[in-house]
Amino acid sequence: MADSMAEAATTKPVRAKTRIQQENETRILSAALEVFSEKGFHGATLDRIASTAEMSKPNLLYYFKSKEEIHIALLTDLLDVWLAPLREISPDGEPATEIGSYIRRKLESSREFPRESRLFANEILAGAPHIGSFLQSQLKQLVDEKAAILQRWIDDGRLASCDPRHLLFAIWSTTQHYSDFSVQVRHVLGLSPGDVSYYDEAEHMLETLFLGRLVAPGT
Amino acid sequence: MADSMAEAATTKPVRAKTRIQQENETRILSAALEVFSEKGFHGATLDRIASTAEMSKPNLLYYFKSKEEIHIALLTDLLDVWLAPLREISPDGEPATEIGSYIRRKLESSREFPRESRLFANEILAGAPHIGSFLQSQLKQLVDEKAAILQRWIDDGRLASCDPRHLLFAIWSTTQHYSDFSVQVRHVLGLSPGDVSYYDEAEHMLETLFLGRLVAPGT
DNA sequence: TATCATTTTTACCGTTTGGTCAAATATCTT
DNA sequence: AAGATATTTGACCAAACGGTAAAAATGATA
Repeated sequence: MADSMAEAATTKPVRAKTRIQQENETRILSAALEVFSEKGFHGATLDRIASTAEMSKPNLLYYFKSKEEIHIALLTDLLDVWLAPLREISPDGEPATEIGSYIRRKLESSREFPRESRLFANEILAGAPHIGSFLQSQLKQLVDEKAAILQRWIDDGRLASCDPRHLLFAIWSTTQHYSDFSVQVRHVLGLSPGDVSYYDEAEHMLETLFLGRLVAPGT
Repeated sequence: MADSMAEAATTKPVRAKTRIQQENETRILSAALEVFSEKGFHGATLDRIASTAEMSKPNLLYYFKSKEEIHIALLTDLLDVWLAPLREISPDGEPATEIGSYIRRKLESSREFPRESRLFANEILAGAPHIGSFLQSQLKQLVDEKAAILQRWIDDGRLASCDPRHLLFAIWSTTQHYSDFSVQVRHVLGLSPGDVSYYDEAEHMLETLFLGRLVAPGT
């Protein structure tokens, strides 16, 4: 209703954010990311998030109206990070180059933002209650667009015949596995809790898998 | 201490299980699997599990002492299912055949037991608090054994040079993706909530990926 | 420094949740 | 049928949880 101006001056005050406000909001979001990614939405408590942010619970709720609002804020921020590597795929590059660097970007994202990746994984596992509509609209649209590029490469005989969307699924799952299932990876490899030295091996494996020939022709 | 006979008659009564006991325990475990796999450990409530099992909460707690005990019972049952496909890999078969059927078994397991797969995924994401020791011992041991077989194939030039354990990771992640992230898969493909018709495409994709050559040699 | 808005804290509330207890009921055995 | 055992239930509890209200403290501003 009313006017759709960006600054509806009279109806909504919308004061500019204070220095303290900005500091505390980032502190809260950082703490919440830590706790949510480790415990999941239901396993996380406001008390835990507050103490991680070194803040009282009512004070935390002064900045975010509810637990769910924090969660949604985190997921919203996350989506851009998640999509970024995919956006960069260009129709003008060589298939092997483009796919190779996409895998490297995705893997790097997995290494650099493991908490974000786990937050995302938790959300999807729970049935995507908060970002379901995003998956249906934005993600689907971008995937359709990029899948069309891959399909063109297939039609031109520059890429093996396969369903491009399932190729993307394979890249997502293999790269995210190293952050989402890092505990399993470490246990199987016999590494210490904090050790992430397996990423180099992972990169080599995924390049061999996606760009090379895995099974020798003679067999 | 004492004797290590299977039936320590005097010390522990350990009555044989009643018909009702067996029926109710399976009803409870089935209901708990449904709820845990959908909501995660913390998101699941005993009331919900009880009502799914069509049983009062105190009655449910008559068969299992705590929520955690139910969860552990489920995970314990799950482990055999999870390991089964891997056990079958034989050193005597052809690499392509063995890997191909392993993928098919894993994918079939993903399709047939999506709830078990999600339960497992939730547990790992949460840091494997209940089955960490299993991962370190049993799983690691089996992986080491099977990785040695793959390594022999590599040494014999029948399989491309790669880290066998990471090859297994890739198979696990890609196959489980279709159950654990089924919501995302469906949204991207534009399918209805219950639709699992993508499994055939998935199988084709994974065979191409793991057994074929993805990127055409000319590029 | 006086004023006002922002920020923080203390104390508290209603609900949900995992779990208990004792009594009631059903089932099995003899 | 009687007695013993196994099962089920309703009432209840303490703790944890998400969230609120209002006063106190702090910071900005003139």
